[in-house]
Amino acid sequence: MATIKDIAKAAGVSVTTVSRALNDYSDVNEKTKARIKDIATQLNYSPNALARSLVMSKSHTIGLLVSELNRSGAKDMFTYEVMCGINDAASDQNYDLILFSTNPIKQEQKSYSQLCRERQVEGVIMQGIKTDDPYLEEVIESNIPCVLVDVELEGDNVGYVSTDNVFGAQMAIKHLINLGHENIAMVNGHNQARVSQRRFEGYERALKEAGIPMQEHYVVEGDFLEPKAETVATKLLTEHPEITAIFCASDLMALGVLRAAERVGKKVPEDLSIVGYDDIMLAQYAHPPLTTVAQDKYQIGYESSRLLTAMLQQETKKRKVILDNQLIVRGSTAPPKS
Amino acid sequence: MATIKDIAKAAGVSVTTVSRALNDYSDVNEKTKARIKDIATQLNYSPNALARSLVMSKSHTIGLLVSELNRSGAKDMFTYEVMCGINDAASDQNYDLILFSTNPIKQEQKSYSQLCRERQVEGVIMQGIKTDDPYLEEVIESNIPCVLVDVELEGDNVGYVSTDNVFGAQMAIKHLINLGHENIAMVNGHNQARVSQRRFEGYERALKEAGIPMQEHYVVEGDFLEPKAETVATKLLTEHPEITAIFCASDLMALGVLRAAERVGKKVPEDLSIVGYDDIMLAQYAHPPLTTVAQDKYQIGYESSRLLTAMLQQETKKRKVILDNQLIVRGSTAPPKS
DNA sequence: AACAAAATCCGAAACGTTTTGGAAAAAATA
DNA sequence: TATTTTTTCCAAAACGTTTCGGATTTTGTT
Repeated sequence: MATIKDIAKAAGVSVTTVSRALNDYSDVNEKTKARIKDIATQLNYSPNALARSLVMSKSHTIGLLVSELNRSGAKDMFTYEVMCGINDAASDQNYDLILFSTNPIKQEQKSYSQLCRERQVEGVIMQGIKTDDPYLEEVIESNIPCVLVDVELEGDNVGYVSTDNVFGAQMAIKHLINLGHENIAMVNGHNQARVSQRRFEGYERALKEAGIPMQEHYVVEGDFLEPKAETVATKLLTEHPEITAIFCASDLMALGVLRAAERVGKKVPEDLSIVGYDDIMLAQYAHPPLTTVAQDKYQIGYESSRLLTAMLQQETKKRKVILDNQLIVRGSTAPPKS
Repeated sequence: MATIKDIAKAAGVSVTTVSRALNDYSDVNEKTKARIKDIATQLNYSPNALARSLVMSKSHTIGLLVSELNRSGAKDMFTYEVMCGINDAASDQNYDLILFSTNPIKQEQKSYSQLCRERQVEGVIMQGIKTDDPYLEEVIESNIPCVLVDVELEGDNVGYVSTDNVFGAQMAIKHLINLGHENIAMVNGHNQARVSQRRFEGYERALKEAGIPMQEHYVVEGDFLEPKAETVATKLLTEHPEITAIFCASDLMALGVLRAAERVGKKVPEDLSIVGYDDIMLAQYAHPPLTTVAQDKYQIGYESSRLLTAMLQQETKKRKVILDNQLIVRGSTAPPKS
């Protein structure tokens, strides 16, 4: 509860001097500086960040806006791991994180910029936001620096970090081709998702590069759902028994495909190779463990924070960061039976 | 950027009146009140929470202190789900959450109370803190209200919420006994963990109630680690082939035991029943899916927030909340072969 | 010793709000 | 009409800090 005034009184100097002493300004005598610091620790002083922020109009706080921070996000660890990365990078840069969680009801009550200005955040990181979220429009209009996670949107004050989904899909397909597969199908998410479009792009490109003609009917949509994927994959495998490999736009769907294979009596990986995407926890515990494309979620978060703080300090013109991802080969892929 | 002053100027009244109008005080004319509010929305005004907190010395902020918020926590969803609950309850009560993540290095630099006072948090929720954490001592001394998650510590300003580990273990054992098991072993965590002590207590008690004598050598420690559990369980099962059921203090260890069973050639659940604890995501995807004791992590978080806000508003003398947990019966338990 | 330069300090304003203790105006009562 | 009550407003202080501009003291130079 000791304030700068108390210290000033105890030291017999002005508050100005105390402030400047504690902040290591050069225009205060080393002796008195030491004395003041002594007294400060004696009085167990700690500065009031509110007061400081108020006068400096810098809160050193960044808002972490997570849409629908809730249990449903628990299926994979995406949100959590990204948060860890954000948190680490932010605290490295001495920024504090304040958690905004929104949902449709709250969004009606309070606009994005209101939210930000009230708490005087210097910048925002948005996560889990859908492309049609009303807040997204405000972000571009607003003059508060913002970094989006996995939403491709650029502007003067807004950047994003994402992974290279085209490249990731390409790696997956190349892996299958290298194993000797030629009849490679894809269970995609749905066309509204940017990642689906990108991953399909990679699928297409890898086939083309290998000189394998793409079969339209080899590509089906599983809506990112496990049961839906099982259904469509079953159909796919019965109608096109020549298929020896399936690339899935998510691990969850890959698990569904795994079950589909079981249903149509195909052994994985002997009769059918499966590649997933995401590397969720379950992937390594599946039977057989899933070959998959992993994105470093922690790093996504970390880089988001870094990008934002760089923007805040105006030390970069960069507005987007695309991270690599990595193919993790496990037991669900093998050469096709010749 | 509009302040209360701007509104005052535009409305031709004093800042006092504006403040009182916006806060719906009764001593301002309804007409002028309406006019002021109009102008406020026109100027796109939003109050500066910093300034308000400063003068009211109420920040309406609670600190969420998560020890080692990092990827390793990703194995189960505990931390994340608890956070979701905390967040929901806090925002229900109009408290904002500010994220403190600590690690040993940071703790040396800044004491617990410094951390709190700097940011002027009204209260703190601590999660993932170990019983020997240096911050824990400060918590009791400090006068800042604090709620611990899963750490049994009570005081004037400190409470905790946890689940009934004794009861949970009891349920698990009773379930096994009801199935007809008598030779029931336990793979515990380690004795430094409070939950281990409690769960052992439940194990002991349930056996006693059923009149089954406890065998000392049936209880081994797996340190909460999957490989360690596998090792000790393998030894256990070979030395005591009469064992028909194993209760594990965590799902992760149960997975290890599952592998141990495979190694010694016992089929689960025909030859060996296994019960885990936690209900992590993997539990339902294991082969066979694990019977386990689930704790409602979300609710733990939610109740933590509730307890803290109640303490802050001094509307309760309660300092601890013990939540129920639930036995989830899946495929890893069955009657023993007679 | 006289002056300039450097070192050290401080008063006061500012940040945006709330709140206290009235004052002025309007309405009610005598 | 004179007095009291109610309504409506406001000036100023306060919260804890930083910073601007200048004042005072010390040191250095000649």
